[in-house]
Amino acid sequence: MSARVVIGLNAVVTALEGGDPHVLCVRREEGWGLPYGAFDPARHRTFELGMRDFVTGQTALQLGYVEQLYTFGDEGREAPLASFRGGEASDRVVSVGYLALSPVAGETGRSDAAWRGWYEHFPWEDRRPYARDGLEEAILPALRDWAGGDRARRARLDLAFGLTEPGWQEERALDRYELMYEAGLVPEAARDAGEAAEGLPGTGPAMTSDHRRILATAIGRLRGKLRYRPVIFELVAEEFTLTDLQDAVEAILGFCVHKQNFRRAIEASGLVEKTGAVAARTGGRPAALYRRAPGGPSGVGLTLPRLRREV
Amino acid sequence: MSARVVIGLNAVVTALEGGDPHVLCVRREEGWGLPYGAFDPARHRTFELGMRDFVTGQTALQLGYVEQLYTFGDEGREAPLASFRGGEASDRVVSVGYLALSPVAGETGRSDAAWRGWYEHFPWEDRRPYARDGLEEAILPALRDWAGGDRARRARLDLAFGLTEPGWQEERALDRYELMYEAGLVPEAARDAGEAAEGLPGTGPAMTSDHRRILATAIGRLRGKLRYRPVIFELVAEEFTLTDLQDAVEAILGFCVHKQNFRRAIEASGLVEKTGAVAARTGGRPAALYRRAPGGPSGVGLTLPRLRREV
DNA sequence: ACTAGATATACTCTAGTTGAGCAATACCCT
DNA sequence: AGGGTATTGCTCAACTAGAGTATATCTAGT
Repeated sequence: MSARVVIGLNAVVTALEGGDPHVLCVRREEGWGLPYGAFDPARHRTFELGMRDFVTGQTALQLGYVEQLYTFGDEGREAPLASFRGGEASDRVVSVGYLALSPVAGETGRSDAAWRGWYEHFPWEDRRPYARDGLEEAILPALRDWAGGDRARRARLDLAFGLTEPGWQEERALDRYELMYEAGLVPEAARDAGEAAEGLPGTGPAMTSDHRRILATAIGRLRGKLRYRPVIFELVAEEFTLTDLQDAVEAILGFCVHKQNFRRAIEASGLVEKTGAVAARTGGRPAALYRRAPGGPSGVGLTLPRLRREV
Repeated sequence: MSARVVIGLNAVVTALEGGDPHVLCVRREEGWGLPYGAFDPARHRTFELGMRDFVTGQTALQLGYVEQLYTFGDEGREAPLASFRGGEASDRVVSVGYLALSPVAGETGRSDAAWRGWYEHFPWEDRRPYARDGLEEAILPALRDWAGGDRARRARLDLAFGLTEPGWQEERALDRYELMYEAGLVPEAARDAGEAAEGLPGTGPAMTSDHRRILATAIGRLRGKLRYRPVIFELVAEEFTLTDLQDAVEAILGFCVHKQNFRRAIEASGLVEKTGAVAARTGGRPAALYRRAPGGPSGVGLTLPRLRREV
């Protein structure tokens, strides 16, 4: 009989909190990881139902928008999970990653669960001016070192980090992480090689197993999706000001957009309508409150007016 | 002990032949289906390796570009496959779909395998003027019937088939297929309900299991990818004329693009370079031959100059 | 009450992109 | 030589996206 296969479900549950995207994490001996549940075909008709079930079972959260990310089946990735629920050492653990969005980073209801900021684990993905990552100072030099005279490596580096033509593409988060992994900069690289886990400063703390890879996949996917699906509304409250919306977008994208043009695009898109009320805010002219337009287009994303010159 | 899980691998192997995209299919009692192989964790380190292995094992083809599509785990979908390799009736068959591209629709080396045109199974996806699908005449009226006064259904219909604002979006092939399935128009709908399998004329022949859904996923994914990754070169010969390239693009997209603007975009993209030679062609001015530019950008797709007015 | 500071909102300007079409060119065939 | 056919070069207008300027409306502080 062939080796058994166990299906694991990993959820990247994301919500905004304090102007930054956060992800629901669980504390294990080896460090922070994504919530994980084994898929039981006897109990669940679909992966998605199984995933919702184990997340709401383990935390007090209700999931809204959910989407499948990728299925990870590489040998070797299961080792850190072998101790889990019914998995035996000889089993192959295949994991189906899901992205789930929630408008609030609510109470998790577990002492070993917590919301962790995306950019704690991916400092280099936050290009907003106030966030100072060590990209230019530490990471890029190390990557250039690693690439050396190798043409292929150089091309991948240029593409992933936007050093040449199309520039920085926010959705290439996975490319960037994998490059850093290959170059041995992130602590996971040493850890998986069985060495003492020491990463380059500024590359963020490791997560268990390949969970940081899954999170990078989620970040890239969500960023890409913003452009052609109105997913951003899954992450904000019912009523919001255009600045709220812009802050949410910028938090996800990791860079700033042009304020006036952003508003112009949003208002022209037909995605939102004014509630009539205004926000009670501190300082400044009060902003009009908006909500999602009921009959608005669902097949349209946001135009994201990039800033070319640095602010 | 919980029910066992078997991982199946499904490959959508696509190549262009005679100006139309084709997919490698295998003949079974129930009809045409995608090549399928069980994943054996003892033998293969990754899904992709397993997939390459079973395809080259079952046919004489070498796969080039490969990408994971989606993992299908719904209960019920395995029934038609229960007879397969080691699968027992009580097992849950989960299938990981892959898309693979090949520049030539070569000999399959199997008598029960054949290349089938995408648009034989998806007539409505070919909007090129010479292809006459029954979309307007038969499918849309039936869908409108099905939607009736239901707002949500109506909105999905408008979006999927581009009846309102953003218009026809070629990458929504899966949305369209699923809508037609729900509306009971495709033969699979009746078949899966246990009734005699009769589909609306013009909805194409069924494929085994949910393989037409997997194919629709592949079509949508590939169409979307054209815009931001130079995948089209995986489908044409080493040397090609710009018209060859355009024909390939139009075949995948299922609609025509503006010739002069297409050339302008391609030439400006830096993706190709002239070989210096010209094509020996029938009739007309001979076209310059191009090849992919070696140092060209890899993170860039094609601008696809849509035709607004019908030709 | 008035002012400074802060934010929201309304417009304008400009360069680049995109959809569209015209016209010239280069080959084959009869 | 001339018709047929396809390639190639070029122009134009409409639209889009990035950027900047100006004005409106609030709070907080004096």
